[in-house]
Amino acid sequence: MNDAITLTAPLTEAAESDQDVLARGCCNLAPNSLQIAEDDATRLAAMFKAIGNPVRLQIIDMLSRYGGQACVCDVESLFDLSQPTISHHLKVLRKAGLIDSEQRGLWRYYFVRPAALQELQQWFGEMLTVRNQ
Amino acid sequence: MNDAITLTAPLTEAAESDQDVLARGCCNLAPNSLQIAEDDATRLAAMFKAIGNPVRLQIIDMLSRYGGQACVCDVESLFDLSQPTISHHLKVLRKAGLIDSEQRGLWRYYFVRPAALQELQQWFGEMLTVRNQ
DNA sequence: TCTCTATATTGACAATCATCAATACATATG
DNA sequence: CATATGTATTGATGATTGTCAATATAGAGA
Repeated sequence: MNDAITLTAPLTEAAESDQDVLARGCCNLAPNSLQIAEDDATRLAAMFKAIGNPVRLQIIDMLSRYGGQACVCDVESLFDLSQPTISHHLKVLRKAGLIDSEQRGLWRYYFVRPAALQELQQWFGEMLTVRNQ
Repeated sequence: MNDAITLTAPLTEAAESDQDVLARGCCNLAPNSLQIAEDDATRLAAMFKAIGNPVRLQIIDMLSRYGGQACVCDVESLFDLSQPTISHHLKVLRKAGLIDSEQRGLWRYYFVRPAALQELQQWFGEMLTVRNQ
């Protein structure tokens, strides 16, 4: 699969011929090609990993539309999963810093932490703008 | 951890008292609270999952700065991992649609697919704007 | 205090993942 | 064709994950 190689982004040196490439050789890595700190990479990856599950992604989607008044049984009603499993996914999202919760009477209400979503959105912004250098 | 619950977003009904909440009860879920299709959720989650690993996140970071001229040995030189492991991570990213590659002589060059990053960035945009409704 | 309800935790299990060593494949060159 | 080099695949292994049933915890009310 994916046989048809279509460049969605122009290569840096599109004019560079194959011969040039071969002459230049490989592995001439520019300095500081890894600009993101390992700590940041780990922290961001943990957040992405939390979203990287269909159920949890849908929970984020649902919570973001629900603006902070969703209890566990609300979330539960959307999926064909047991209550402990929903509780588990909520915990994963909370530990990643993507959501938070608040107790109200007998129920615990969950809500998205916009700051976390913004940070991730911003990361894509960097990836899309800081190209070549 | 995370004991101090700080609301970064106001709850929808901030004025709603605890008594109101208790009176209203729970699980009065608004219709179509799950607006994202399951297929989309699965596809997007797969992309996030691919980024949800520190090594792969750093590969994306590195490739986005490198604009399309990074071969496997370039990537390899940034990590203390074996060549097969790097190859594996590149494959995961490629299967998720986040990167693509092109053979040039003896080397295979990898590059980011900006359209994929844009789609994910846009998803965060939706999550941050489509609140409450 | 006892009961009821909402949510969290524990423990178990199959499935997936990250990693490496060994090997295979592909491209260029002599 | 033979050899060398860059990359991909295979197979194995320990670690992590998603899920559920069972159980525990916590708040509200009788």
